[in-house]
Amino acid sequence: MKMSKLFVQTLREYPSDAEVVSHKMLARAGYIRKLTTGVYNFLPLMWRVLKKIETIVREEMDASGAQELLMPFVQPKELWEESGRWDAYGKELMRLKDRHDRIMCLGPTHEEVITAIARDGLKSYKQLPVNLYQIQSKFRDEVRPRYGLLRGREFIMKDAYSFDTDEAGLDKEYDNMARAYKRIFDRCGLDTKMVQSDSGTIGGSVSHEFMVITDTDAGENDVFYCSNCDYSANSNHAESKLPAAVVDGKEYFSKTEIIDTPNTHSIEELSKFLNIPSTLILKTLVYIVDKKPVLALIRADRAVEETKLMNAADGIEIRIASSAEIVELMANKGFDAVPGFIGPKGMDGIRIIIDETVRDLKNFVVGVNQTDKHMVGANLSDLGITELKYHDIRLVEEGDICPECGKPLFVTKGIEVGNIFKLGTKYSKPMNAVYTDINGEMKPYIMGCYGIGISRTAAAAVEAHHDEFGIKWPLSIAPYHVVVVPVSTNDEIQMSTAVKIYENLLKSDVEAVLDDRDERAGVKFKDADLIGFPYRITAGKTLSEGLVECKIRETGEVLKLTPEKAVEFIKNAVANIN
RNA sequence: CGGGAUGUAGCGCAGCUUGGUAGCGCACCACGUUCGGGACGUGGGGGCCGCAGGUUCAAAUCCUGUCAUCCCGACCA
Repeated sequence: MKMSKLFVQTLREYPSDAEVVSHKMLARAGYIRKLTTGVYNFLPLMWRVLKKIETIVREEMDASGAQELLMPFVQPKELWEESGRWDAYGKELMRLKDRHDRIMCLGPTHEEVITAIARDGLKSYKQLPVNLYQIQSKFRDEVRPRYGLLRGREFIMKDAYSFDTDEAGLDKEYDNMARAYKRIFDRCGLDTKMVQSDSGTIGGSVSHEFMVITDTDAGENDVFYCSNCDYSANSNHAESKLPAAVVDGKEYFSKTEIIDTPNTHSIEELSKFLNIPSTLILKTLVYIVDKKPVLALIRADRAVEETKLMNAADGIEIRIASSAEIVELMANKGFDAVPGFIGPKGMDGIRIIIDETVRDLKNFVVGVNQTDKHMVGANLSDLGITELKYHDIRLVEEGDICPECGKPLFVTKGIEVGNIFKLGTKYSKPMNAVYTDINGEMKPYIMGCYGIGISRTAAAAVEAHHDEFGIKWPLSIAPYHVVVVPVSTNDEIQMSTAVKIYENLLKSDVEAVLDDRDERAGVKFKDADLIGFPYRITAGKTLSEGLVECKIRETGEVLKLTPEKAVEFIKNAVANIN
């Protein structure tokens, strides 16, 4: 490809609406262009990158035994009602009507469709196991799209679905996919960590995410990992053992009583007022889960992890209650209390979820729904709580103890580029997707699903591989392998040498660009760095010695080689792409 | 959903306070000089100033509404 004809326009400045590196660079270097919020045009350079990632994904999925197909982007409401997700999926599901007023949606994921395909086509245990996948655009109407391709509304995803006759088969395929994912991301030049995670709206029991670890804002997930063993988990799922703490208040309180605690609206104020550690306070948080209030009880030095709480409450939508809602709830129960003094006592009929940190609490301090008062020396029995069931709803913190080996946990940020789920019969059962087993019985499939964000992977690669001048694509996913730059297009020797190198590269199956633009050298060099060609061959002043320069983008290293050697060098590098 | 900010040429911005025929830089076109890390000169093309009302002799500018975009927050009692 000649640079003069390549459809790309680099910008002198970063677009003002871009926040993170990948968004800034992809926009400035002419890879993407925003069409509307969270929706981007993939321009030719971007499309080449995406196709390369897709190719790697295809090769590894095919090699692992999966079969590719393509499902429709538009899906009927009825299918989603069968699975129960028409109501459960929430506003992220983009719904629309056709001309006959039939209600449809844009596919955010394809469990329903694939399950419908399977129940039509997989009738016998003899046909199983099967793994089917597609690479396709998805649409999710995100609350707040941001960070360019990292959290777009329309994005490209590989989604795979496996069907087995039993759990053992699913376990095997799950491991098979985990290995394939590792290879895929390795080949894309990405270091990933496989971490335990919550299974979210997709559902199911076990799931893992593949995270690209990063220190930047672009990493939207907190990942906890053990300093010693292999344990690592998304914060929405991480577990921990607690460091030792004072949990019995008998030294502070000789009897159970309600005392005045004026203006102690926060835990900090309360613990200061009573001169006790915050570990002796029972905190009561009011959440709204699926429009109904839920009380979360937790030791006051710890925070609630909302996803865990949502799961414990069997909900699908969660948010913390507003002050006004809390006051209203109190009024409904006959209390005149403001936030800061809320407690579980007298809250009959309201669901209460108790964190495990409360299990060992004794003679503690708790709100009793009276403004400016707390109960001290209290125990759960004093609060009218009889059903003692504990859940883990707390947010793990750095310094907590690894649940598996007992060493400290650390936290880092991660970009989720892939995930794998064990779904079990979550979809096959409600959708009556069954096969006939060896005994002639009808059984639902045991399913798994496996996703990779193709466009997000490309953006994550930029986050992981760049410098102040631009992108440093891994050779395996770069839009082109090399750019050949004649410093001056008017210099016949430089130009003819460059053209010859370029043509020889093409003959050697190297994807090369010839920068034949009548621009000054600086412009061509800046563009080459910004666009991120892994190699640049420069035909310029060193030609007087019969040499060209070969610059390696990743390291900045410059080799002086004869034109023949330079072609050979690039040819070998390309031949060795894994 | 709440708060803040911004909509003027493909991109980045000025002009608005104090209404009077729309500007700058980059990019684009032409010519010339230049030519190893985003050159310079001269000339040129491109904008219903987000949209709709209103005030006014006159609105990018003032008023009202509306749409869009970006950022932050969404309450840890």
